[in-house]
Amino acid sequence: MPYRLIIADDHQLLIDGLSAVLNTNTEWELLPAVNNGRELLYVLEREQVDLVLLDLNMPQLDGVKALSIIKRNYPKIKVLVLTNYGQPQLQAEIRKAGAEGYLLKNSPAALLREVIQLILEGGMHYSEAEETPAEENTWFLDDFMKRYQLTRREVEIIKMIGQELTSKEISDRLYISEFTVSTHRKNILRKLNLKNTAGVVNFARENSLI
Amino acid sequence: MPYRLIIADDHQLLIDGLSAVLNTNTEWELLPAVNNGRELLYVLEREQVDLVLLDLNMPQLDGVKALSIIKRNYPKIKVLVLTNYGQPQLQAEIRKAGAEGYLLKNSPAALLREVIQLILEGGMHYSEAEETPAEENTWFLDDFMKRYQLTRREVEIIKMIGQELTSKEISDRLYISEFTVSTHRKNILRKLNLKNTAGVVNFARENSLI
DNA sequence: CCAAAAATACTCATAATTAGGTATTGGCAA
DNA sequence: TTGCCAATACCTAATTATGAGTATTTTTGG
Repeated sequence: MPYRLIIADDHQLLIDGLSAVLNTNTEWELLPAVNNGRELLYVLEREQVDLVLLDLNMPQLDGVKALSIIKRNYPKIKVLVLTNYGQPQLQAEIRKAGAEGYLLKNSPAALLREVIQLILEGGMHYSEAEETPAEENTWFLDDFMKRYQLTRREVEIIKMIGQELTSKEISDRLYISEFTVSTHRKNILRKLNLKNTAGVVNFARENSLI
Repeated sequence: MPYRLIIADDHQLLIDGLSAVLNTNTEWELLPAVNNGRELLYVLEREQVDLVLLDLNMPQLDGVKALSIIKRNYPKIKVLVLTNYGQPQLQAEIRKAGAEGYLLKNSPAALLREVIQLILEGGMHYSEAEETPAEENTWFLDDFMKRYQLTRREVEIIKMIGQELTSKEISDRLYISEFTVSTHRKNILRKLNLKNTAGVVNFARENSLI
């Protein structure tokens, strides 16, 4: 009996693509895809599923939350998280929530298939990226940091503020004190000559940090 | 001789997917995909290309800028823009920049194929505006407000939050009480399902309110 | 290795935002 | 004209962010 897979992603084109890529194999069977977390939970209640390919950036019920619920209610179902950015702190969260794997969306199809096979056989896989976000990007980031006299940590926190996290949430993800986040925020506002959170978000977007 | 297509998108999985979906047809040929605007321009200089499938949200050189450059330097190359959100004002920009088509990423594969065929034969296709009758609302803001159930005042305040004003400053400018601004902010967060100021700023920018 | 920079953590104080309410007014449409 | 909605205003309470400091540890570069 083939393994039963389901894709949860809000981009239909990605779904069609994944389906095409994954249908080359007879060892697994694809259930009709769902477009958000709610739909996914609805299907999981009614169907027997072995592996969920889970997009993190979904409407309705976001990926991390959906993941926690799945792992709590259906511990046997394996989950492979697909995401856009390599966010190490998010990765820690995903790991903690119990996903069997984590893969960036900009991975080749062959790797995806390998990882799925690995997970179905009981393995785990966490994409190691992020350390090296491509040379050009590193260069860009260095230049950018120099221009604004920002440190790596500060840039990281600017991104997280832009992603609507509170200081508490940031401190939890980075495993540092809320006081420390507060210090970083102060330094960010001073260095960039901004006066509040809205300014930081605008800065983050204007500089393509999010 | 088949038409020559190229995909420009930073998500490898989407590329693999699109490739699989598009390879069902012999009337066109897919060039190796590129992951950002720079790479795309590099390829266009060296290869003969008929149609570009262009993602709007790319690193390095964003979609709209890449589009302008393509249309200026290679007016014969047709461009179909693929994007995440239906942003009517962005659509106007894309149209102005000369793209032959505009399609949301959450479109079925069949539609994508039809649209590509149409464009290659000299047609145009814009995802949303074409379908909505002109009598409805030519005023963007009305449509926008209806979509999110926002009032005029709320939109006004969203803009001001995006412009980094505090509630106090907003109340001063609008000659209303700070309490009133606070009420509006509450309603905004509730209606848009956001949790803080950063979310409002992101919303404002994603919807080109600032 | 050593100095500088970065990251960490804390106190005290104030400002701003968020989360629950409730309530009144004016305008517009059925 | 009557009922709904938008806009206004207020209250209490909790949470989050900002401002101005100080200080220690860790990391990094020369």
